[in-house]
Amino acid sequence: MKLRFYNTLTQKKEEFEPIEKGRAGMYSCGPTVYNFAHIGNLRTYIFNDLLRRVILENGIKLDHVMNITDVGHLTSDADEGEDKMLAGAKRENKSVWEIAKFYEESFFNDISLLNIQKPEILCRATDHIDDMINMEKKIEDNGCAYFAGGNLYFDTSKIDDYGKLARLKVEDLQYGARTEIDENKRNNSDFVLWFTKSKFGDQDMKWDSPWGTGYPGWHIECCAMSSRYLGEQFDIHTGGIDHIPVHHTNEIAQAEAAIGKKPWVKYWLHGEFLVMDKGKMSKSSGEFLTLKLLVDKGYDPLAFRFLCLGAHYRKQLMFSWEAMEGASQGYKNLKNRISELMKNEQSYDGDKKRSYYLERFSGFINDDLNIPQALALLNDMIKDNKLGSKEKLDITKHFDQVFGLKLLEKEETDIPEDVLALADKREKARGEKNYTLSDKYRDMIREKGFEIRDSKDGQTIEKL
RNA sequence: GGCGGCGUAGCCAAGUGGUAAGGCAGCGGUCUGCAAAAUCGCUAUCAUCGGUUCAAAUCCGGUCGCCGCCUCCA
Repeated sequence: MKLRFYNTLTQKKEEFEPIEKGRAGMYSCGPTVYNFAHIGNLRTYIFNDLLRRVILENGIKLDHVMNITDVGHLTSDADEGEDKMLAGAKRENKSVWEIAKFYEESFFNDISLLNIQKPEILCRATDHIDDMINMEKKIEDNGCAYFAGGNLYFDTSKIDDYGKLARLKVEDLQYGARTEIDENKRNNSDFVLWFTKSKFGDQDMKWDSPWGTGYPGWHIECCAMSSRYLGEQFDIHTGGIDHIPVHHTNEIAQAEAAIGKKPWVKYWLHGEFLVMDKGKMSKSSGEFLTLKLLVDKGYDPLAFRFLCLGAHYRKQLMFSWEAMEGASQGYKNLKNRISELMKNEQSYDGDKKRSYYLERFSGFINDDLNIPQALALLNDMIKDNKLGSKEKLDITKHFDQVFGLKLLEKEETDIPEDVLALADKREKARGEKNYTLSDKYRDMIREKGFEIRDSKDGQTIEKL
């Protein structure tokens, strides 16, 4: 099955044909490190990770770049609102640089817990200010920028297909619906390339530029960094669905204005939101769920990954504690079944089922990442009595290179001495058929968070 | 106002023209001293109305409800 993706740009599923055969260049919009990532953000990074793994599964070499946005960005172009980094710094009484470092580390910790592979290249915006300035110079040279009110703006009227990604009809947009309108703009859809006029005079993060001391607009960093690491034109750009109308629209406008070629990026893939019953999760509205909270409630981070794998990346996923509990149980059960297979490895495959499952799997994942169906296939495969446990484990291992659920890993949990002692007593009592006593010990063990499971070969102790 | 999308069992969800995947929960059986774990089996006509078609959850139109975006957002 050929690899196909849904391309936001064409609104169709398309066969993936990289610019260079056998090699893909991919850029993913990363986090702004001014606060913890919430589980909605993390869903998008899980989507990126699945995309990575599916590309690699197809034997394609991958250059994956992700940015870390550590430059403060205002909530609007009109010098209104707060600088997010600065707000974070004030909130925690730290410097903006400390804030960036702290939340960057927190982000890396989260993605590691979720078994998200690190991109080949991770790059910080503040390390690439020169690249941004250079690209902005090109945009200015190509006549697509103007200077007004102390800021350098991008002139969207110079782009005949502005808004093509989101199919924006510029005249129908309601500007100023939620933010102040910037009087310096020639067109409502114009945006800032470089700020010099900021109401934050004591700003730590500022750099010299041909337009004066200041800092870059938001959209330019992705263009500049992707261009540095992947070349002027490349294959795939990903991000959350919210980036389509503004961030990615403006990236395309800038990049194509700077390089003078189209298309800048061939395939655009966007991950849908994780939503709560009251709508999406948002950092600015205060309340949001972090991975740490899930862990504190006793959930395995990979159970959250499992939850995300159960829904297609282009569909909203409804998060609730009930759904989380279901995913947690489902993940535990799945691992239990697999560890059961490991106890008794038998090899047989009468009906060539192995190749059947591998083909079906590749069909699902290559069809625009249909991970939910691939996961259903795994369940079917494990239950298939035409296949030996050895084959099942083999296939599971193969599938798990894409799922990333650590299905074959058994976590080593140390069983405390007192639990071991109780287990011995329980086994002894049970041997003597003193079931009242042995059940009492079993209850005591359960209260300590461990569970006794009996089998032909005697009892085992599992952590609850 | 414009744009994008959704409504499938108690819950999370796949399926987008050929007669409803999978998981969780629940119920019943096997196993077990009893449990647990494992295992087998059972449980929906797809918001609603109308149309197209031999055939629709899937296509078209209406209605109701919901969500996202329109310069902070994953």
